[in-house]
Parts: sequence; structure tokens; C-alpha cells
Amino acid sequence: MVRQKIQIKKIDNLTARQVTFSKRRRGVFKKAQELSTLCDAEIALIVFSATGKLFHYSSSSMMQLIERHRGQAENSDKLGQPSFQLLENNGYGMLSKVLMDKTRELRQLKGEDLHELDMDELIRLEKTVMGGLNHVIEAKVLLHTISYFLVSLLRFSVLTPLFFNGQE
Amino acid sequence: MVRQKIQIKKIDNLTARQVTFSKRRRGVFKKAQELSTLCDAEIALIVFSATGKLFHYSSSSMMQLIERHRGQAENSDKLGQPSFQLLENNGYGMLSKVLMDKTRELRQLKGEDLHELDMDELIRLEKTVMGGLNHVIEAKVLLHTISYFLVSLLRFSVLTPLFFNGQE
DNA sequence: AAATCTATCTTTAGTTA
DNA sequence: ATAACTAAAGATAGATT
Repeated sequence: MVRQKIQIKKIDNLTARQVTFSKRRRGVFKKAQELSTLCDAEIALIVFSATGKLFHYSSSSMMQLIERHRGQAENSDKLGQPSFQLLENNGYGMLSKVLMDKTRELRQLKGEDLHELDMDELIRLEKTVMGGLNHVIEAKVLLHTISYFLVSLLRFSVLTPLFFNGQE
Repeated sequence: MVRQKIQIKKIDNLTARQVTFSKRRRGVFKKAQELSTLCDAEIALIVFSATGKLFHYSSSSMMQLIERHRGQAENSDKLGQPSFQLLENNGYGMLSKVLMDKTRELRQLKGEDLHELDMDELIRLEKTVMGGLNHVIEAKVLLHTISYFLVSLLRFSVLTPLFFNGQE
């Protein structure tokens, strides 16, 4: 029986803490669902236990909600184009990290920020860029050949309509 | 006074719905904070009202928590390298979109996925890649020259120690 | 460790100001 | 609409099994 009101501070006893976590967690999730249903609100709830176990609930799509939240947070910072600065520093960690890596690789392929590379890395980069250049040139030649062929075909069809009519 | 238990479904009356939202929202946030404090749990709670207003709480950093959640969600899908497929489709919208754009540009600079480009785009790409290649070659030459100079300096210092000792 | 119980605390629906 | 009130409904701390 609830003898007295408890004070809100970390429960010392491990077992009691785990039991309370289990009970109250259920309570919070229930309240969240009720609020969502009763009031037509969109809710995302993420809970990590002290041991790292994940519990979560969302009234619709967790990711849509998080994205929407991120959008709001961004807007509250600055209106205007979503600058890359924001993406780098907004704390949406890993994803930003991957993005930063890509951006750096992109800069290097364009020949920027090369001072940080040693000779081996430069040689590898040179090969990559050279390979890319070859592919681009090949694609250009291919496209040129195709268009030349099509133009020829068009001229031919204009000059010899009989061929295409199959008659006369 | 609470005459009877209510059933959990959307409240029809707008005013009543707004009042209930306000009351219960406070309730849920309080419960979330209490759970966090009592049980040493990490909690993120995002609520959008039906009118789009945002309310949120997190026990520590909202973005760290969301990032952690994203990490968990990914792991639960597949263990192994964090494939790009997942990043593309996990719904973490805008950020993923920027990432996809970068990745496509990167592929094109490496000479992949060129079939989607027309001649103008190919010519622009060729210029970019060519410029990159020039910069890489310049950087290589520079690095080579520097290392050659350093080696020369070393040899000189070995052959003519008197110069560096300034004595004998 | 996990359910069940229950006295008491807490939240809140409906009302009133 | 906003806040305060109040008693019923709901949540839960501690005990028991």
C-alpha cells in the first residue's frame, strides 16, 4: 500500500528501481496513447532504461515525427535555406558524419583540400579521378555517336521517304 | 468532478478536447520526467497538437536520444555494415535526401551512373573532373618537389657537417 | 524475478468562477 | 478562454505470495 508520497529522486535500491521502472513505464506509455487518441495529437516517446534497453511508441510514424520535430527545431533557429552548417552541427550525429565524409571526398575529387593527403593517397586519388574522366569521355563519345547516327537516320528518312512508306 | 470513466476515443467537442489536451499533456510530461528521475532512464517525448504546435521534453539531449534510437532501429533491421539502403529508406528525410544527392554526385565524378546525363551535363562534368585531376597532379608534383628538396638538404648536411656545425 | 493486492497518492472530467 | 475546485477514476509503493 502506498504509505506515503515518495519524493522524485533516483531510487537507490536496484530491485525497487527496476520494478518501479516497469510499472511507471507502462503508465507513461498508456498516458501517451490516451492523449494521442483523445486529443488527436501526434506523439513520439522514446525510453532507454538505465541498462540501455529501448522502449518506444509513436502515434503514427516515429521517423516522420522525428523528421517533423527536426524541421521545427531548424526553423526555430533560422529561416532561409537549410544551410549545411546546420546539418553539420544540429547533433543528428551519425547521419551528419556520413554526410561530412561524403562531402570531404567530394571536395577532394574536385581537387580541393588536397593538402591533408600524403603521396600514396594522392596517387590513389589520381587513379580514381583519371578513371572517372575516362568514363565521362567514353559517355560523351557514346552520346555523340548515337546522336550522329540518329541525325543521319533522320536525313536519310527525309531524302528517301519511299523507303519508310514501303511503297512507290 | 469525474462523474464517470470516459472511453478513450477522440473527444468530439473542440473546446473540451483542447482543455483535455492541455491538462493531460502536462500530466504525461510530468510522468515522463518522474520516470526519468526515479529510474535513471533516458526519455525523449515529442508531442504535436492537432493544430501543429510542438511540445517536447527530453531527459538529456533530444538529438542524442533520437540518434541513439535511430542506431537501435538500424541494428534491429540488420547487423553488418550500415548499408546505404537503410539510410536512404529509413525516413530520416531531408538529411537523407542531401546525402543521396551527394552520393549521386560522387558516383558521377567517379564515372558511374552517367547514362542519366545529357551532353551538356557530361561536358560540365568533364570540366569538373578535368579540373580536379589537374589539382591532384599539381599537388603530387608539389609534394614530390618538397620531398626531393628535403632529401637533397639531408644529403648536403651529411656531406658537409662543417656547414651545420659552423666549426672545425 | 514476476504477479497480485490494496491503501493511499495522483490525475483529471466536469463544474464553477 | 483561462483558472480553480473537487470527487471519482486511475496509478502505484510497498507488501505478500
